[in-house]
Amino acid sequence: MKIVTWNINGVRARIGNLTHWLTESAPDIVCLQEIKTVDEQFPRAEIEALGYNVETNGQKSFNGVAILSKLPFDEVNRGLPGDDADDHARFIEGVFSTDQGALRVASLYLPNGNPVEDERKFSYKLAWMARLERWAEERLRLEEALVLAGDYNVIPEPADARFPENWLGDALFQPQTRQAFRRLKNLGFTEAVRSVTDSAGVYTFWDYQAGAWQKNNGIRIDHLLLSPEAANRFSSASVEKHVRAWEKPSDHVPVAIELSLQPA
DNA sequence: ATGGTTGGTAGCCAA
Repeated sequence: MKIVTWNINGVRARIGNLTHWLTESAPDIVCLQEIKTVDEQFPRAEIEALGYNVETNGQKSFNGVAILSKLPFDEVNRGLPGDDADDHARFIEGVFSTDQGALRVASLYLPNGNPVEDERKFSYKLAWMARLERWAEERLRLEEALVLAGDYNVIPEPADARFPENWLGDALFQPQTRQAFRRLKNLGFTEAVRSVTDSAGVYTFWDYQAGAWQKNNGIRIDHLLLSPEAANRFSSASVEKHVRAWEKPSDHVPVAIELSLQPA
């Protein structure tokens, strides 16, 4: 089973890219971030026509996440628990039936957190990461195959940036950000891409500005964390980098994993 | 090199 995460940076502006990519890549489950639309305006018909079930947690103008799946959803949960005052649409979880039992997949869009000097922005990021850690701790107790996928807005290590020195003042590379990501991983997750390569020079995002793509000035910030039950079924990972060279691309590319699971 | 580009929208805002 192929599971992919992709920050699409506006699903309505990118629907042609998305349907073309779905046909070419043939994923079973897709976690989208930054759909930048309310649920009512999500281009669901074009995606359903390709055989996908669609569940969204949208928002006007910015944020918004979705899961597309060839498997039917047994359960859907929207929003990350732990703060009723948080009105950002950054989290959706789906549960599916496989030959190995339940498969739980979450699509997350972690807050950017910049600028670091803006205490509201950066502390919101750290608070969101703390909530995510509590949620993950609870879910891991279920001992199910769990894939926690999305745009983490975290550069885990210097090797995950072409020019790490450029990111020292950035919320994506702060010591507190990196530590919170390590704490999450250390609950018992396997970080898919990192576990099968040394991942140095593997990037998932290139800024639109200053010719970052042409200069390969990229960073690796889109990640898939696997519970032990998912990691035991994990065989390969790939970054679909060629998509960044398409017309009107997202600034992120799809990151895919293969799990040896079959739909029930 | 303190720049530059994009999407959604009427906030120069968020990234």
